[in-house]
Amino acid sequence: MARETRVRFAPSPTGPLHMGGVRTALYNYLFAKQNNGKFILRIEDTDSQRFVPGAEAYILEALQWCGIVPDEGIVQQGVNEDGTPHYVLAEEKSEKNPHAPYRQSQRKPLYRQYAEELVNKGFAYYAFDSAEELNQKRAEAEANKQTFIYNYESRKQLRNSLTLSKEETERLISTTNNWTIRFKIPENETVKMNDLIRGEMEVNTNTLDDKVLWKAADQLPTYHLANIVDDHLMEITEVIRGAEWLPSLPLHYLLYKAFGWEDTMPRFAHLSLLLKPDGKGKLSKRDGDRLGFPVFPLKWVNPETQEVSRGYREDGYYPEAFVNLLALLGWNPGTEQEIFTLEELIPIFSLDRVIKSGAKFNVEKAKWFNEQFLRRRTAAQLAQEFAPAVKEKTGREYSQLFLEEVCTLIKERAHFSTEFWDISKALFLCPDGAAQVTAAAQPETPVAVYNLDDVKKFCTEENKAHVAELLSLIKESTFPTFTDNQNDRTTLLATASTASANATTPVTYKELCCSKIEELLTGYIKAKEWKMGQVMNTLRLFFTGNTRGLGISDIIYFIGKECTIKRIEAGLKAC
RNA sequence: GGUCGGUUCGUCUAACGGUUAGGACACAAGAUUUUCAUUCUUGUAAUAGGAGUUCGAUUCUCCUACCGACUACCA
Repeated sequence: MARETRVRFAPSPTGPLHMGGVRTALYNYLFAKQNNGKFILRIEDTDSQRFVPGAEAYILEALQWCGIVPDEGIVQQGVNEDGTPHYVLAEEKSEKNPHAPYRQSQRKPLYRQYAEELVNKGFAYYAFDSAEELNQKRAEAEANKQTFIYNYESRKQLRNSLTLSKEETERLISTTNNWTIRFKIPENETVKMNDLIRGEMEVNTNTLDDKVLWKAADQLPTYHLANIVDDHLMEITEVIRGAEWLPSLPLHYLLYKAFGWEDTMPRFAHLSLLLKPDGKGKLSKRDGDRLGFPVFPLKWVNPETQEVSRGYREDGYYPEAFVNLLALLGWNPGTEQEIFTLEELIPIFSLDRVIKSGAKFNVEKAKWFNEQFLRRRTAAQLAQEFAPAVKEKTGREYSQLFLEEVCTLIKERAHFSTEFWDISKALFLCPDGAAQVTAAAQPETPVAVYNLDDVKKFCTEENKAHVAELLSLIKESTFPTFTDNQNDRTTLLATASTASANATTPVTYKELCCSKIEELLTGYIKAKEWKMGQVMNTLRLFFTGNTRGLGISDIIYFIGKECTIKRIEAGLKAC
């Protein structure tokens, strides 16, 4: 009978979860969902030395932000500030969490019996060498350009239950506490292994060392023992983990064999590493700081040093974009489609299409992914994201409709919604005529300043005379601009559609207004045979402070007639 | 040093042993436009090197080079 698919993500709470870890979690999640199985979260905190407070909560929050929520291993405990469920690691057994606790430090009493079972079966032994003694041996060997490893040969010369008498062994176990249980790697055997991504591999056991399985000093297992025991107990069917574990795969095979669990041994898949964008080696925390992109999903403050690491969330990435880019870093669907939601990835994900080689992370592509999701957002969603920034910068509230129309206009000019303010601030604030000539930066006053180069280039007497003439035209003309009044909007649209029945009639109120404004201005400019670029750019300079950016009719539409006049007057006076 | 893994445009990648080696990001050029951006079109750019197997190799084998992981009483 086929077993239920059960996979796990088993991070160690030694710091924030890095994006490579999130990718591993993602692939596990996709695999589980595709097979109608379970995705389990387990915390491997068997190293009390390296425990970092807050890391576990960070892992939970990061997974939740990505939408990769475990099926097993967590329980809801209240709600977060934003109303989403607040998850913590499950400590009590329940129907949903039959294997609780899911934190290995809380499973501590479990492991010793398994280690001793191996000793009794002859697959492991007690070792009494101190860490200092072994370090010294390593140092000596290194001095002779050799490598010391605890293995089938050297174990015969070391202090352990294989070389000491039974009485001495028992005395040391009961009277000292810095001994360990080591796995006894068999001599000169070939371990044949299979990896779902890499295929067949084999290794000779003589190249392996006798790994520590359990430590008397802290009564805790090492990774290898805890991992195998828990994967067995939790009935894990596939182990999908990082390639850094590949060298310990033979040991893990041997452990399953020694325990007699070969028939239920999980299948293994080792994911290639995420590499630094420039040089060599795997992507590390420092690369992000150095190259200017986040390495972590969420912002992290080191509790000891207060050092801050930026996160994708805080940098303005959508979780969907982050998940998408991670999914395609080391995997591809075999088609040319590149944009996927988490849901869409589930049916098409496949371990056979996971790439064997390491993937270098590329920030530009990451931004592109975010841009794609930004463009797929509705105006209402974007307006909601933008509203707080507008309120903060302007000190006032703008209508939902105003913000939506602004967002629709500018969404194709941005990679992130956090860029919206810079792109559109001229629609909210005037350039400050007084401040322009000095070009002094005034960070405390959020107003645009005229760009001096542009002033030099466009504020010629000729251009100013033309703009002055346009000012008069604007003053004596009537033209519709933005309004929240729905009656005015529908009335205008109705008269426009009856006036001209052809198919190219503008379809929205804004489009209609902008075309009227444009007709007014360009009609006049063309009639006068002025240079369009010169006049329009001078206008733009007066409106926004520089000559690049939004269209003139769009700006007038949003700021209205009165403000249009004020800005032109201010510009003519100042430049 | 040893063990294991990897190597296709700058980057992410596609290609049952038979393709003008494809796509995307980035870059460049052109078109559109009142500027910028968008959009559209086009372009530059790769099988690490060497043997072998084969009618034919990016694809299979071996060697070399390079890159990486691991080599803790860390995970």
